[in-house]
Amino acid sequence: MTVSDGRSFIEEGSPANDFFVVTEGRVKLFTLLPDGRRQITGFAEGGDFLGLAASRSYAFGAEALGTVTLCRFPHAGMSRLTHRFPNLEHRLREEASRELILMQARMTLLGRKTARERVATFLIERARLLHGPDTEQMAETIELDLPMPRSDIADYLGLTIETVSRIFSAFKKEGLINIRAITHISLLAPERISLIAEGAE
Amino acid sequence: MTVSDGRSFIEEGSPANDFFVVTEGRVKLFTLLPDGRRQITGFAEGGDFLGLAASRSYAFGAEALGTVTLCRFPHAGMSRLTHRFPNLEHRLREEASRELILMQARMTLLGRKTARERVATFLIERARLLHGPDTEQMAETIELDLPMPRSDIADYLGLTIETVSRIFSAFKKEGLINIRAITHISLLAPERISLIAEGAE
DNA sequence: CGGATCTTTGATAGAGGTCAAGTGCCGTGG
DNA sequence: CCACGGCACTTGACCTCTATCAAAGATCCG
Repeated sequence: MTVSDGRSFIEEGSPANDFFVVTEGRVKLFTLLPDGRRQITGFAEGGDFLGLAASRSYAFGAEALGTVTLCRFPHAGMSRLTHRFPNLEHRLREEASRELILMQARMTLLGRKTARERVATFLIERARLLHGPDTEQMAETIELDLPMPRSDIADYLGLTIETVSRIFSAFKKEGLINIRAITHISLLAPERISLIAEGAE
Repeated sequence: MTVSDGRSFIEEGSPANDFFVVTEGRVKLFTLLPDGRRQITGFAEGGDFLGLAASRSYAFGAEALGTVTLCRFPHAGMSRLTHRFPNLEHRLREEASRELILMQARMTLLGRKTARERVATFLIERARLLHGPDTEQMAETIELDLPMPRSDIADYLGLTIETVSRIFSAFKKEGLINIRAITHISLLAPERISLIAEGAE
């Protein structure tokens, strides 16, 4: 299954019949308020599961960020699969657990961190996606590619586009980052950004 | 295992050896920032699972809200259990999924809702805990007991104590609720509160 | 009762949102 | 190859909501 840029393939509230695995590309997951306010609850990449939270209807919408390829599994067939591969059930639970831990951190970000801390956290999160969770290499410059527009970053961090933009500019002026292109940012002082992210500066 | 009021029984970051089920009473789960800012990520009640997000160390702290009794299961013994009761694994995943859905809603609350909307959402959430998710009975008055202090409500909603207090007062003045006692609130117009919660007013 | 703690209320300040121009980037077409 | 238009991003001015700081009640418990 292939979905092209900007195309929505899960409608929030629609009946949840399938379960997806992202094979190529990126996806944004979000929930909406009636007046259009949007919270992006996560970005999914190759290998990520989607629709784990199996209920009657989807609790979120999903939209392609660039071109995406997915595997679609009908829920109906899942019970047959888990029966055949008992380990699968365990694997799915692990995946759900991992997601739960991430969400707890994001709740702290949304509920308690300042705008600076949120943006710093976002940058570090992206850096770790590339170079693993190790703190090593944090001393050097890290090149980052942000495939999503500012509006997605804002909705992910619970901020406005303007605030995100202003903070990127501030970080640049402080010598923490370099903005090579709109989608390409260099972290010049990852260690210091990491400190800001934890609320220590 | 019994824990008395205010006692902490899971330390954030400590090695995650056990898995808990709340049998009696209530528990608050939270994460902390280095400077003491706190985000309460959820309240657990009788029947709820704790420590599902099984990783090396606990991603959250837990503290008793009143006296609590718990069952403690060492992780080590879990694999034996799930082997004996294959259904358990499925049950755990369902529980994790349910939690994931709740967390998505909370992320939207923390990232995108106003203070009024957050407090209204909290009240409706509590009401549903008593009377089920049905919208019926929403027409009448609902009596609520809030077992947690304002500081917990504030840290749950990503607000300050003062803001929570002011909004309770405002709701009272608007005839939406009645504050019988600090811990006892009557929802006089559940339907209208529900609308506020969704951002429709 | 009396003191500690929690909650409410008031006054003020500040972080981030809103509104409104720019600015830069990129694709299209002349 | 350059001009133009559109769109995303940035920047600025201003405002609002919520946090902060400070008392003044409530409530609880010895």
